[in-house]
This record gives sequence, structure tokens and C-alpha cells, in this order.
Amino acid sequence: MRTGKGVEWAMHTLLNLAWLGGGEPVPTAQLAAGHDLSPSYLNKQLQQLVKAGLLESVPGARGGFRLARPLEAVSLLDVVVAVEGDEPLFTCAEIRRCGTIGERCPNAAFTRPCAVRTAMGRAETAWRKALAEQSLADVQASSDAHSADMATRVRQAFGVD
Amino acid sequence: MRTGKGVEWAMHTLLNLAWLGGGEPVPTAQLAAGHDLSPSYLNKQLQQLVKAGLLESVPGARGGFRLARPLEAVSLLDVVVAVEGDEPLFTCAEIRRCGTIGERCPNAAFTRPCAVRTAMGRAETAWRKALAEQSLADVQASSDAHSADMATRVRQAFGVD
DNA sequence: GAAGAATTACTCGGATACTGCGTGTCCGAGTGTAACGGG
DNA sequence: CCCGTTACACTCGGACACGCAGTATCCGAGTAATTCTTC
Repeated sequence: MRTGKGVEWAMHTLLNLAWLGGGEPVPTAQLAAGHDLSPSYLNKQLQQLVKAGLLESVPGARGGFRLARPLEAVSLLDVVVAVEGDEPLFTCAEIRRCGTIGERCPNAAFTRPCAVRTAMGRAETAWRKALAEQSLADVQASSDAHSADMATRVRQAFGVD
Repeated sequence: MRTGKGVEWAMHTLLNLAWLGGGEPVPTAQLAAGHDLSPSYLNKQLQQLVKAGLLESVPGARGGFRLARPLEAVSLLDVVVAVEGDEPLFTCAEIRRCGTIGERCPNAAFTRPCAVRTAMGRAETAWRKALAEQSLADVQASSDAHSADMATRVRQAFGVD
């Protein structure tokens, strides 16, 4: 069980767009070249971000993607949900109701949610909460704290200025 | 991204062994019938629990599996790690070092860990902590609070007494 | 020289293959049990 | 009646297929910029 690489790709791409600044759209090919990613597959992930409202897409020549809102308003959870979907980590199949044990239990025993599901849900809530509490702007600030010239490097790499 | 169903199977199987009580080993076929699971596949999961030290296996006729230690000493994290492995949820491929952007960064910028990785790691730590803080005995108690006769039902379903 | 239309080049978007892991199944090695025969 | 031996039945354990989601790719629809023609 692990998150797809699309999550990492999306995070870095959003950060690069923020460092680049300005409202100019950037095409997929350029974003992919920034970290040597597959352009076609990155495009697929960015489309998910558009559907989730994190990016805006501009079609046609000189088109591309740009941030739909500042990174302060984008949490890590937003990115994960946009790319991976909002399905829970732990899926309860209610196996407690089946088999020789489940059949011996009165229906009243199933009115309350499965204890295993509840316990696993607590952990998942903690995970989601921690993701929701961190914005991509926080991550950007943390990165800038160690190497302050990222904005300049990104602009140079993208041939802006 | 979701946990395999082996986790749910393992949790309920451990709980059933606890409700059953006594040190007698229970064969896979009986445990699987308890919740109408695939015996062969359940066996595969139980072998993982043996490797992790949560279960003991008894070979030969009248053999099977029994708890290696009381559920008070088994956390949800132990079960998840035993079944799914201890690999992290978010795998950082260090894409920041590649491509037109990564190549413009001095090596000194990479001495500090990736900010994205760090942020995602915080959330994962919260998840693992929440899992580690809950024991299977807690889950058992929570279940007993709603329907107190589980031990009796499990013993009857397994034909003990 | 300016305006407008046709052309061109570029980009997104979704439809289409491929791969790896989770899922599911099967058979053999090993062991305790039970039956059997001999003392 | 008791004990040793033999055969058996049962169980775990790992090796072997299958299917689906994640991964990766390609081509068409649509749009803005550009160019060319005309006034």
C-alpha cells in the first residue's frame, strides 16, 4: 500500500508554478522537463488537479496550466485527494456479518459500526488532519529556508525573464 | 491507494482467536469459515502474522494457529505492518534532483531532506502513532460493549465445549 | 498601412496499450494421530 | 492386555496462475497566434 508517484509529481509541479510566479500558463512539456518526468503521464495528473479546482488549463498556442489559487489555500490533503481520489485507506467489507460466526449474531449487533472499522478510521482521520493542516505554502517556505534561490532557478530553467 | 483486504481479515481472525480463548490451535479452514473467507488466501495472511510474531503455528493433525501473545500487546500498527509490510505510504523518488530545475541546483541544496517528503512524513507519522496507540484488546472491548456475547458465539461457531 | 480571413502551429483532453502488484488457488513437505499386529 | 510399528489423515508452507489498478503512451479536437491577401 503506497501512494502513486502522481502525488509527488503534482506537489513539485504546483511548487514550481508558485516559484515561477506571474499568471502566465506553462505547458506540460516544460513542467515535465523541469524534473525529467513523462509529459503525457504528467498531463494526466494535471487534468485531475484541474477537475479538483487546483489548476486552470489554457488551451491553444501559448497555453498550459496555471495556479487556480495561491498555495496558502492549497493543503496537502487537497493534492492527495485530487490525484488519488477520496476513497478511504481502509475499506471495511463487513466480513463480520458473513460465515458461521456472522450468521450467529443477531441483526441488532450490526446496528453499531464495525469496531475494527472505527479504530482504523481514527488513524485515518489523524492522517487526513495532519495533511489538511499543512499547506503547500508551508512546504514552499520550508524549502526556501534551506535554499533561497529556488524562484530564480525555476524562472531560469523555464526561460522566463 | 488503499490497504489490502488482508488487514481486515487478520484483525477479525485475531479477535476471534481471542474470543475463543484457550491455547488450542485452530486450523485455517475453521477460521476462514467463521467469516466466509478464502481458506488458502487467509492462510497466506496468517503466515505473515507468524513471521511477525503475532501468531504461532502448529503443524500436523489437530494443528492450526494460536495467539502468540495477548491482544493487549498487539497494536493495530503491528497487524498492518505484519500484513502490508513496513514500507512508507509516500515514497519520495527525489525527482527534485532531476531535470532542468534539479540540474540548476547546487548539491548543497540536497543535503537537507526534501520538504515534500518531510511534510508527507509528518502525516504518516500521525497515522502510525494513532495505529500504535490502539491495541486489539481495545477493539475487542469496544465490540463487547455493544454485543457482549461474542465469545459465546465464536465458541459455538467453532464447535468448542 | 490597416483590417480581415485563411492557415499554421501548438496545447489540452481523452481514448488506448502495457506492467506490476494484489488477489486467489493449488500441491507438496512435515507431523501428530490412529489403527494394526505382535509379544 | 500392553507396546512398538506402520500407515494414514490432517495441517502448514511455499510455489504457481489470474485480474485489476496504476503506469505509460499516443492521437484527435480546439484555440490562439501568425501570415497572407485585399482594400
